[in-house]
Amino acid sequence: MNVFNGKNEKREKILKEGFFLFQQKGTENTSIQEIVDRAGVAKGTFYLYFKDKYDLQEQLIIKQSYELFHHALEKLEQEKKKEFDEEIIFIINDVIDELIKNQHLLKFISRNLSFGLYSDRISEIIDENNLGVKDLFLKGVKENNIKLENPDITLFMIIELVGSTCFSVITKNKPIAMEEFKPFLYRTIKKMINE
Amino acid sequence: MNVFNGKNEKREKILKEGFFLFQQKGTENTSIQEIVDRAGVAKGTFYLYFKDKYDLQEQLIIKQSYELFHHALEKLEQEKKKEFDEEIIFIINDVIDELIKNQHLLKFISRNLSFGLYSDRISEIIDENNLGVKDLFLKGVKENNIKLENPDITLFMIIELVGSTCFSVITKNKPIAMEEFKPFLYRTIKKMINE
DNA sequence: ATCCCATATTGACTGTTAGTCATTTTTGTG
DNA sequence: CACAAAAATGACTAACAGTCAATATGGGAT
Repeated sequence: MNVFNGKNEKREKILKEGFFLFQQKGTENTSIQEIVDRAGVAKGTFYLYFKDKYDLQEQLIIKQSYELFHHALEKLEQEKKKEFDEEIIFIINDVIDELIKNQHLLKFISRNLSFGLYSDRISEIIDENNLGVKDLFLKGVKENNIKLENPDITLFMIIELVGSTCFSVITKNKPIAMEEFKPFLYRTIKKMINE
Repeated sequence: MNVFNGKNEKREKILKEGFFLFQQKGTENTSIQEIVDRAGVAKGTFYLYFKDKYDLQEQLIIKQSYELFHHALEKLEQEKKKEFDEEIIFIINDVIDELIKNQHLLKFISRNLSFGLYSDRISEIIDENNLGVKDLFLKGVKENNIKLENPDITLFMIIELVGSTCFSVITKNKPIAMEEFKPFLYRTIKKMINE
């Protein structure tokens, strides 16, 4: 009588419907009851996998952010023929393009590209290696003899600049559209790298 | 029998106690009942002045941000003897120092120095003149013959960079303490201004 | 196939909260 | 003082989060 239920199938359904509702109506305007109704599970099931609504949101952000950067790093690997600063900009550009294509995802995670701006828990998990970019950056600085007084701080500033400006530009089209904004952003990043 | 009640006295009390509770326990963990109990007014009174809890939060953010930048601009006026880029950095430095001194205020508004990162409504109100800094910036660019392809975008990037990095640094001490971070930040801003 | 038990799932229940609105109180004005 | 407009009230309703005793499920042993 029962169709096959993969392990964690109900957890996955909650993640899926939570993402749908959060990006559709915002986290504040979504109730747990709504999520479980759409997912076809009981309310209690929600609390087996998530502490509360914001825990679900955090887990979604971490998962989506990781995938976004992971794909960008994979693409870079296939192209490996760039200058150091072009590599960094390649990653940033890929992530931006992906977010423009997928506005649902953008709305959902854009607040968190800028690592400081979300919960301590997300920061802790994401900061560990800045989604894989930190290794690439520090390795590149060494191998290319880039002169930076403090590479960690430079990377930190680049990430914060990209995260906060892109969120503003993409979601509000202010003061400029993204494609026009890119050259300004990338020029600034190059300046920051070539101290 | 009644002590004198200034006009909007109850609204002011709600603002005051709302600020206290929001910075003490966070907006999510504060109920409207708590606010009105502390303020000594009835629940219905809250809804005379505010749409909901987040409306109160927004009004507080706008008020506090405005005061912060207004004071900084006043201080600059009294000193007027600086280079253009030093003026911009003076404003930023004053705001940062004020936030370090007043961590309650910092916790409360730091998410909103970066204009893109809050509600559309706050953005609309604050963006109008970027808290008084926009006029100063554009006037300075003209008068000092600064060569910028697009001054609005440069200002936009500076504000976003300052807002997001300062929030991360001050609240999380990562990856560096604020006083040590300042030179890096100001050097980057100078580079952005002197394209 | 049947029993058994650990594990997953359920949804009715409780306490809390947001937001409403008919009623009451206060204020300003003639 | 009278009286209307404006401000304030708080009991009420509907909706919600989170709990937990009861139930269902799945898979290993016999």
